Amino acid sequence: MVTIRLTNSKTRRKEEFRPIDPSDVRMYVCGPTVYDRAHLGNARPVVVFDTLYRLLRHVYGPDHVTYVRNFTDVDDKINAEALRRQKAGASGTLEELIHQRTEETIAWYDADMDALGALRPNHEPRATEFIGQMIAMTEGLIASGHAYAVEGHVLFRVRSYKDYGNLSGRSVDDMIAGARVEVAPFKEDPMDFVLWKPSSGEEPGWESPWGKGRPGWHIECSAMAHELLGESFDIHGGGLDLQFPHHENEIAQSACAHPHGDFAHYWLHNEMLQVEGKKMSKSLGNFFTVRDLLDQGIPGEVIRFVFLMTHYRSPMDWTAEKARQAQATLRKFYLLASEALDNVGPYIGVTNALADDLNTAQAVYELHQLANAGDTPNLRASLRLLGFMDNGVPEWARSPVVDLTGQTERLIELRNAAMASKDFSAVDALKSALIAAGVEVRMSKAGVELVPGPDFDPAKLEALQ
RNA sequence: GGCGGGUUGGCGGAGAGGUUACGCAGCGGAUUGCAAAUCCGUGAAGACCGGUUCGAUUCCGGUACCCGCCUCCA
Repeated sequence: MVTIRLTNSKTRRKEEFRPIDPSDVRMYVCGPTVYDRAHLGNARPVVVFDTLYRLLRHVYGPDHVTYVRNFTDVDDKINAEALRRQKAGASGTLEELIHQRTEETIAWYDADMDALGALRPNHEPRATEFIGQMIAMTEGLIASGHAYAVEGHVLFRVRSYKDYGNLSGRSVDDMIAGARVEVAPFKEDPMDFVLWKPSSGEEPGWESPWGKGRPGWHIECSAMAHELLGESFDIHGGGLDLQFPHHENEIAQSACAHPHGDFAHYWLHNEMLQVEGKKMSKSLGNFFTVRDLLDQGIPGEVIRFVFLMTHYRSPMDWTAEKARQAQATLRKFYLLASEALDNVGPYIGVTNALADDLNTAQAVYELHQLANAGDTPNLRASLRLLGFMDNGVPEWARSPVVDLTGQTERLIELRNAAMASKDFSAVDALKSALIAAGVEVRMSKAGVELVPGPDFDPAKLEALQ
């Protein structure tokens, strides 16, 4: 069996992956807060962990991996959007408008991630479906002295968990020294974070022992991971920006609530996506969504391939040039793979590259080797392992089916005449018109061949008739 | 201020203490009426300064610059 090695943020080392139960490998990844379209940065972890999911399915069997990715549908930004709609005259209660907004966003998200070739996780839980578990977990933490209720809030007592800060490599004292956060007066300690907070009049809320309120962000993931994967599971993933405080807090809550479990064994963090060397953000104006790119005609597979070109633990710059290059490369691979026999498994070089801490850049190198060697069956199977061709070769990568025999005959005729007369102007005129229509013109001693290219435009060809 | 990551040829981007990464672009050639496509070949690198070593781009230390987290951002 292939040995998978992963860089574990918990130990800061590349370690051999040993699942708790090879017949049920369990992975949790932090999903989006569903207040708007997913931006391109949101897509990176989706592709990274989809690749890992596919590798795990390949190694342990498709039925022996459980992948959970949540939707955070309790959030101020969601409430704000629902409120805006209500004020703009939308009908329905605020709760209904919130639900409408989150379901709409979830549908967008699923559609956009489908376009990237990401498999749906086995579970996509919504936070609002697990409020009961969150309340129960919070009660347990209070009972065991790890949390306290005050003024409608419940706060986690950070000093009660001695390992707090281990994941992110920070000490509580250092953090307080550098803190720039305003500290709520009711906190016992500035580092304490909220497990439950009260909801004011128009905000959505649930009844709880501490009054009407809603869960804190961190407890959501802890509760859902516990409910769906148990006290101990294998892999917890997410973007590097979530390492602190989100993941640190998740560990603290879960470790204290379930002292017999050890939560996630391997923590994986993907580096950030950048645009022009800077993190994507609305304030910098370098913000765009996956849908924006798809609408511009950049296929989802191309976006996926661009992500795969860079190792997941390196920052990655999105550029138009990369997309162009990725599309050309993918087209070449697809062309070779489309005619290949489907009778082998993925190339061991590709599997090994992925098994080595998800070295997708190395895997791409291996694909080039296969293409150069003409090993199309392995190329095909390897592309599939990497999440391409789930639905065959996409339309954009296929040569359009058009009958060009008329044009071909005409060109041959003109060329033969020109060969005799040495006047090539008529041939060249037809040739440039064909090229302008996106047709590749291949002339040799043997004859003339016309192949519709990527930019083939039937309308321009029509004009030639 | 605290913590973490990075700096590889024109661009993208890996591995490895000594052996061509690779892709794109470029250049040369074959081919072509000219092109395109294809094929063959090819130059070019590892921020800076020290150290360890027979040998470092790869290990160690320092400097510079870049990026991120410390704000319910993937």
